[in-house]
Amino acid sequence: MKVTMSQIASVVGVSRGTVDRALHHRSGVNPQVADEILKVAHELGYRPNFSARTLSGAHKRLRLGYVLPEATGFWSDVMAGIELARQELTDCGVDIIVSRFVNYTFEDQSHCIDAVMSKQVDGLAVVPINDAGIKARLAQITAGGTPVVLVNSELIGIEDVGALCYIGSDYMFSGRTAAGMLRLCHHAPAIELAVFSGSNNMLSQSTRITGFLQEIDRMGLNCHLIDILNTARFSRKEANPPDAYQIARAFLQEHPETTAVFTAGGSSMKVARAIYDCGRAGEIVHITFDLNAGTQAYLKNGSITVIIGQESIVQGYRPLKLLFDYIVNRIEPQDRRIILHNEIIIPQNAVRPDGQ
Amino acid sequence: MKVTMSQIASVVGVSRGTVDRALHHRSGVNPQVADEILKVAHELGYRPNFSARTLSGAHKRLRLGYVLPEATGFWSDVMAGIELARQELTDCGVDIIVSRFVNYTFEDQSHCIDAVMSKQVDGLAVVPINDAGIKARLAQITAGGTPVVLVNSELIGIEDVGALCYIGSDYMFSGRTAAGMLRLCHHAPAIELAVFSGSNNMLSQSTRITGFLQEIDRMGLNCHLIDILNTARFSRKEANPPDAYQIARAFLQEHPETTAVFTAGGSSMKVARAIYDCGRAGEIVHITFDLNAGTQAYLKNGSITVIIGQESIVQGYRPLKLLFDYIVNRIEPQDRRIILHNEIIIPQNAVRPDGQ
DNA sequence: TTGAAAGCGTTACCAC
DNA sequence: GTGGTAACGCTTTCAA
Repeated sequence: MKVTMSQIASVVGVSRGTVDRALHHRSGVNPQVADEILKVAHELGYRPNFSARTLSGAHKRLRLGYVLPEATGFWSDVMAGIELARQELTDCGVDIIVSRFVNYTFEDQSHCIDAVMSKQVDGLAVVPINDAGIKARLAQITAGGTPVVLVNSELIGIEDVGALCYIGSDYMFSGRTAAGMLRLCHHAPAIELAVFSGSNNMLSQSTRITGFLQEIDRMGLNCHLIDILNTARFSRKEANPPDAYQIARAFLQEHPETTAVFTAGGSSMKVARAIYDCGRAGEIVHITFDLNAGTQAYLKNGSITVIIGQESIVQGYRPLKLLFDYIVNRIEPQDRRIILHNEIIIPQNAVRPDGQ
Repeated sequence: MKVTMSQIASVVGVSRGTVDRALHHRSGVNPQVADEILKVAHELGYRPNFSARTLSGAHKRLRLGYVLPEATGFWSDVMAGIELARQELTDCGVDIIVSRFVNYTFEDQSHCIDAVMSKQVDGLAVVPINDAGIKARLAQITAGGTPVVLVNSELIGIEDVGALCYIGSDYMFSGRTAAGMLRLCHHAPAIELAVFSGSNNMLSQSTRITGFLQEIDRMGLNCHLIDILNTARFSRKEANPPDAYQIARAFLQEHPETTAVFTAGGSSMKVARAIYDCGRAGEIVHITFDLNAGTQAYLKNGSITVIIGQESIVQGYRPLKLLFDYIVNRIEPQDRRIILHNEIIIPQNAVRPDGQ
């Protein structure tokens, strides 16, 4: 049933060492013999035993790095996934080194990447910011033979840096899903829509908005877009810029005709609070992203109608597990783009990772 | 860092064999020594290496059984999960024996259980029907030392049969989630509701209905329940009973005031077709369960508004993986009731396991 | 009651 | 280029 390297060795008439070298396409094997071994392995349907591999490599300490934002909320759940991976992989001799950046700047992120790389990691997971310097740095790392997994944000393309794969949302589909929910949830025939977006991860948010508006158009909804407000647009101009709450509140007071709000990211809790404080909770259809203790509370009080989730825990766990499998077990990722589900969350099915 | 049995052995001053026996609470160890070993293991923070265990036991062939319904649709996806587990576990020396029953009767199911048990399985996953005889049989199996996992249906309680755990939906929450979606999706203030349920798995469906109606009540919706129709209620009385399609179609023609339909299970596709054929697709809010190729098509054409999913693949994969971990790695289930998510599925986020 | 040893499948290293 | 051998951590069997 199960074919081992020894069996292949005895069939071909060589030693296990030779089979091992041939199977891994390592040098120092007679090409003829190598071909024969590969052929026999294929015919016999050889499948490596991962337990044995893991055990065999147990004495070598493998290091994996993960670079992600410092912020809480969504990223805390990602951290929970990282801890899950740590718990599972630590017994296999894996060290996980986490480094978190505060600002979405080249300086901050490259500092984190350097900190992790200086620990000689064998694989790297990173939530990349959209910066040419970062792109170059990651390309250099992959070129140096260290596999890189991009997480959460496709601001930097897989091909650009030779990354192993991307794991995260397809933000176009996130936006479309949000639009689908808007159609279902909006009772009046005519929609008066406001869109809010924040400062971080701009491209992912703008992609969500694109998907959202495209789908509204495709469905032929009777929708009037009042405005798209960037809740961080003033931050670099004024000394004491209004925050998302103030912007949202001012907008809602100025536009009482608003019936729908789409918060593409950033400050959904502040927008929700503004809706609540304007007494429009439960009236305005408010669709936003990422379940956490804060957004859950607003979901319950009606100032958020629907949350679209993106499997936060998985975003922490999967990249590390995938890197481990790739390095130790030589398992290629199933896909270069591993797209996570868009979870639709309403009060009745909201279950937080930490158990409600 | 990582503590091994050898280390414990050398600390206590005994051999690995003794440590092994003590750690597994096996007989033949001086109680004093055993205590000492357990104490040291705890102090050192010993954690067994699962790769080593799996490898060590590789020569023993482990057999796991899975008894589930023959029907297609939902159960095909469960089968896909079983195949996934087979693929992963087959290299660890695990044989998976599947047996599927056609009718939800004691005869059929016990026949399947017997077929599986006659193969000397070391663990059993079963989708139990609600029958005292089955309950007794399962109790007998667990009493005989074979761990049993109940899947999908809590018709038989965990405690009743001493099962390891239950894996599946909490149908009360499924119903509540459906109600939450009804509230969001229903545009007119007054709801004229029809509820359909099928013949299989009656209790899970009636639980969904209970949760659904309870939540409607709790939310204070203005909802009039026209009728609860059992699409199989005539099947034993008449020679040529009307099927779900005919029942639903007749009902909708008789009750054009219907604005919402809740199909708790069984024949959602037939009900959807009736809605479509009555020209009410897109008008009637139709909420039902379980995504598959058929229901997905109706979701797209508007005769189903929302589908509530229950992680079908996981229901196939997880019980087998859990049994393996329990038997080989002695990992206790994290919980005696492993409740899966209620996935809310609309056209925009519908992704089928087999890749859309 | 305990110890010693073989074995699981793979990898890595060192002779030849 | 190749074969032999030790090692990974655990389980099980056989002696003592």
